[in-house]
Amino acid sequence: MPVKVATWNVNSLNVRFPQVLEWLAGERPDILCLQETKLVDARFPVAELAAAGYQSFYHGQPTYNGVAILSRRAPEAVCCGWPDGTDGQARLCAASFGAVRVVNVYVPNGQSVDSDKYPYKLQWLARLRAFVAEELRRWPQLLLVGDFNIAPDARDVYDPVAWGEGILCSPAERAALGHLLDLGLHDAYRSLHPETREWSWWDYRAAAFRRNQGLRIDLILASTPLLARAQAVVIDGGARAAARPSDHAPVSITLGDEV
DNA sequence: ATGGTAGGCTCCCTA
Repeated sequence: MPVKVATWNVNSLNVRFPQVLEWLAGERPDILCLQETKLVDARFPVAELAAAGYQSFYHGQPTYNGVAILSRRAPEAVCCGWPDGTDGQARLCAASFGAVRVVNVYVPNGQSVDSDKYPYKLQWLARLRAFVAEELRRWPQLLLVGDFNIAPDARDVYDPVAWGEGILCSPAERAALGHLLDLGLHDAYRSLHPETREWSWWDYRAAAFRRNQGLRIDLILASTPLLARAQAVVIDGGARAAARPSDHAPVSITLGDEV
């Protein structure tokens, strides 16, 4: 049976919960990774998701950030945050489903290249690389998914000249993404669609969605054995057109059976 | 004209 894995920055699971339930019912993914749940763990809607057929693994905090993995089957070998527990921001969690490892990230936005949040973003990406290198050692079949807050290259930006080398597009961020890919990961959407220009995020401001001014910053990075199984990678822009939408669209990958 | 909107332990901060 093919396996469908999705990622979605929901910008508050509390507000977006009806849309998440509707999307799960319509798309029926095996696994859905969420970012920006903005929920403390005590308020995670475990029972409602169980009624919809999904188990919940979640790592939240008040007000900001928050990641979760919803899955039809039980997650194994779960972990959240850095192994040494030093980062106070809830941006990372991982779980295994048989041989497939799923690492879910909400990469810091960085705000602007001259913000103090920018070096924090670069440092966070360097730590992520070290973490994923260890994960790959144990689980060669790995998906690194989430909101990367990095547009990989000019094809992923509606107006690459206007965005220039600003936040989400700066050379250091793109180099950090390149260092992740150097571990043996592949941008699954771009591997299957070499030239297509599609976006996964549109700013709430300036009527960006109506004008289709977006960036592709929500990514699924697949290790080589999983890329070989990739049958489809879909960005569901329809979800962004819904009433009271998240500013991000869900992205999903369908993996065929192992040969 | 450096704008605009959305969310949250909301009167500021993050995105």
